[in-house]
Amino acid sequence: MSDQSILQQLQNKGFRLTRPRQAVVDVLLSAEGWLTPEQILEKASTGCSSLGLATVYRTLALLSDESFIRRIHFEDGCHGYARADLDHGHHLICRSCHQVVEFEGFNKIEILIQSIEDETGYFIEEHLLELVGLCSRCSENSIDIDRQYDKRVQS
Amino acid sequence: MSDQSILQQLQNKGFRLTRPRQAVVDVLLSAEGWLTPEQILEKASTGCSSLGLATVYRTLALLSDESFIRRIHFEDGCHGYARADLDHGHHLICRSCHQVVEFEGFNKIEILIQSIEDETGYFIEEHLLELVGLCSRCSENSIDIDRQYDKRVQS
DNA sequence: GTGAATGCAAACTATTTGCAAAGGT
DNA sequence: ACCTTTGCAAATAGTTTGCATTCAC
Repeated sequence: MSDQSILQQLQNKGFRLTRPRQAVVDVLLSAEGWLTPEQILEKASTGCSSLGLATVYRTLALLSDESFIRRIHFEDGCHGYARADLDHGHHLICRSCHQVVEFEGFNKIEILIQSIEDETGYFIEEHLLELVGLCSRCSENSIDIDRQYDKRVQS
Repeated sequence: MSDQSILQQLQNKGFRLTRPRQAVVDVLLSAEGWLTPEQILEKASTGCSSLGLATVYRTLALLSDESFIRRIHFEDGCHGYARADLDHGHHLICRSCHQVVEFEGFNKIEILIQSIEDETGYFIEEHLLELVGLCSRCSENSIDIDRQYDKRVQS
């Protein structure tokens, strides 16, 4: 999904096409992986120097509501945002370089969920599956070269 | 795992057996589902009237480090805690009554992860799988009778 | 021109920390 | 007695909100 397409779709829904929104969308689409709101602010400031953090949050909420991006949850409660290219919500996240892959295997998960419903009698409404590890490049190279990219160290 | 057993194990590791810890462990073990730190404070105050929220958080961190309880993540960023009876981390959570089931299906997930590793070249270090829905009782009864139990409404 | 969106600062929520006092061993 | 743990209050981090101004339509 292109930059233009997202902005266009927003406009069609009656949202205004503003510079802050363009800048945020642009940053998220050109990123290879996930970014924190702070990182998005920093990068998007290039395209919109007056940009404030509140607007970043408001734009993220809008994009997320409209399913153009997805929020990523981490064990320590921290959050990131990445674009949602595929229409399901499973992330494979590289701890080292922040690359995010939305992986295939959807069907397998649907089957798994079906069998859990059968076993337990639950009616399952949502599922959240996130996998964190190292992508092949980072696990080949001596792993933690890019460790400064880790969110805890970045701050 | 009993109340005594957890407290005993903590003591064996050199942690002191205090009234606040007893109260928190007691509340978590007698709960059927997950609780927020605030709820834990409220309930545990019965057994330890001087209890403060900071101590609840410190005790939760301890119990969680020692794997006696597990933190539960929600889409909106809110957190709950529930006991970890089984030694894997998959939760099936009822939106209505807060019941938490740690479900079987471990092997299937391991197999799924293995196949994702093969497909993508990732080395997967952690996985987070949470399912939210309605338990059989809540989906039979007219569903949202207990909606006031929802965390957003509780506050 | 009109209402939506922005930017700032202040508010708010969840959580953590410093420190003196209390309590377990 | 010693050192861990506690409780309070203050600090912090992440996020949201009020409001006057700006901007897209």
